[in-house]
Amino acid sequence: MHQIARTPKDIGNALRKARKARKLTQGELATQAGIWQRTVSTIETSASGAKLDTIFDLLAALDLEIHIVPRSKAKPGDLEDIF
Amino acid sequence: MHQIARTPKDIGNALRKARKARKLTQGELATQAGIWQRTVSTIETSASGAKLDTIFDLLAALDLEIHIVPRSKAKPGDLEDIF
DNA sequence: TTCGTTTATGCTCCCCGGATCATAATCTCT
DNA sequence: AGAGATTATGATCCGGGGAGCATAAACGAA
Repeated sequence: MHQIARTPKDIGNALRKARKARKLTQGELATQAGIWQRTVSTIETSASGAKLDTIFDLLAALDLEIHIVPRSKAKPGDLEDIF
Repeated sequence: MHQIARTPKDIGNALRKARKARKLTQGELATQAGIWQRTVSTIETSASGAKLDTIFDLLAALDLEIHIVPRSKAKPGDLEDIF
């Protein structure tokens, strides 16, 4: 069930999923990420057109990183050279 | 040489790399992504705190997607369940 | 070196995300 | 159902990104 994102909304969903898996509240995560609960909520739901900075703050707090992969090869266990 | 990103700057580098691999100019990519050459340049260099929307526009134009992965397991060929 | 292409930047305007504080709405557990 | 925790939102202010257009600077090939 690994997370793939092609839209801001996907990011929001993934972040929420990761947060819940870690049993954190939005408030706790926000604090750790150095942002506001309000912002976490907004990003998880509408995920609007958030700023990259904020997203990376959240990813860092969740100990996640991003892999940039060609769409076609989007199969787990299939990761290889991209460019 | 697959692309990992933990900061906006990483994204900028990855996008530039992908664009060049496809032999596109910033202008061409910008057009395909529906944004401005100016913006492509800014994102590739400073990568500032761009907006998610813009990044996804570029990723789509380059036929790329994002995988969200735990930092520790950040080894190619190692992709598996994340949450 | 010189011409043509590609990329970096200056500037203004507008929009919207995030900070900040507060409260409403929801969910959850008993 | 009721209390307590969690999440969604209202309102305002501010900063910065991207649109839009133009030009300078840098790069590349002949």
